[in-house]
Amino acid sequence: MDSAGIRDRALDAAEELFYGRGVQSVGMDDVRSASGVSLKRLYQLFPSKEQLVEAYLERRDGRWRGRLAEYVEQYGEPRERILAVFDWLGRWFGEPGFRGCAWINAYGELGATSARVAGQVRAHKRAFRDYLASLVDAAGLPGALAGQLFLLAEGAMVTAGVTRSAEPAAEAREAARLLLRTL
Amino acid sequence: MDSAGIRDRALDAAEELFYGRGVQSVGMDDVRSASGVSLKRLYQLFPSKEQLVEAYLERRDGRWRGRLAEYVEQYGEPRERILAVFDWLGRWFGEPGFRGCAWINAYGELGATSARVAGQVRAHKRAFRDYLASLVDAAGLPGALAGQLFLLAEGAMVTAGVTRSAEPAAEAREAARLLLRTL
DNA sequence: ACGGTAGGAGAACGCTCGTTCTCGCGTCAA
DNA sequence: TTGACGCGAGAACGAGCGTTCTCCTACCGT
Repeated sequence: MDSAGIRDRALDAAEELFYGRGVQSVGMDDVRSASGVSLKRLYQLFPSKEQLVEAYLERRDGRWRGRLAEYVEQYGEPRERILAVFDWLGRWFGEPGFRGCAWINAYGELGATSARVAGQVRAHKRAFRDYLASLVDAAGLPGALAGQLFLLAEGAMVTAGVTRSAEPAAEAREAARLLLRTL
Repeated sequence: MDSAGIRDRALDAAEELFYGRGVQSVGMDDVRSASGVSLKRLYQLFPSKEQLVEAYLERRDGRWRGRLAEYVEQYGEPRERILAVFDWLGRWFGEPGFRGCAWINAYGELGATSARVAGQVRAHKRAFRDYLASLVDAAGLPGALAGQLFLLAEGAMVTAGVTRSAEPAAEAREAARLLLRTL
């Protein structure tokens, strides 16, 4: 098994555990058991748990935004693309094992103690907001709308996570539709 | 010093520490140092750390919703009262030491491991949503609006916490104003 | 075949922290 | 006065866990 494949296996296990149970309640030993990657290898690839956490968030960030963009690409009409963001959120919320936004959760857990994790959360949220701003701009709509859509999406993520329901996506979509309609 | 006063002192210290640094990174010893209440007393009043955490969240819930309602009471016109919620959020976000929503943070930290904390978070959010629904209802507006305003408020809390800025409150207020205007 | 190296399993180490225990002191009723 | 009691200070205990170390096995080039 090559080093990249082992790294993937470790990150796969870390992601499932960290996302599902929180970072602090998962030990390096749990990651070893779940991944089959020995502690020695784990520490060769990630010299500390915090670096494993950072790698987990970074890889998930790329995948999350990639999946969102891929879904939105299906739509051609600029306003439809904006609403598609909320449709995609609804699909995500309905996936088995959904437990809220990984970055919001990580911020609650580690934001006060790990400046690097806090920075990654801010970077992820800024990237998501910028993406919304690009959709708004492409539709020729005023820039202020992006911030409002962003707040709706964040509120939907938090609420879906806490209540374990996909419905906030539909509520946010409807609010977004009303905001679009006035423009 | 009577038992109730000691309990208050303990909760005051616990609240400041738990809210400011997160629950897991604060030890019972830290609470003792900050409050001046001995460990023996602490464990008499709260037989376990989890119960101290629950008491912290419960007392904060009452105060938080009380302060919000008190602020909103100042306004007579039903639609103004709805917008006043977002004004109050902006004031809260600007307070020194603001570190986001205590319940969202607690959910990220403990939601996966403590069913009781998760339940308290859900109860707090439900109560806040119900309060918004009562304002919407009093204004004779459709019930669906309450969910949309709730998402805006939640998104603003999360974003203000992560970015350490009070601005999301103004953005959410503007979105709320636009949603109200169409009705 | 064989010395050297990489790697796995898991023990070991050291620290943190929730919780309990010990000890000594002051208080108060009889 | 005295003895039981409450309490604070802080040591002690035990578990969990991040990190490192030991030991053993398997494979490599020569």
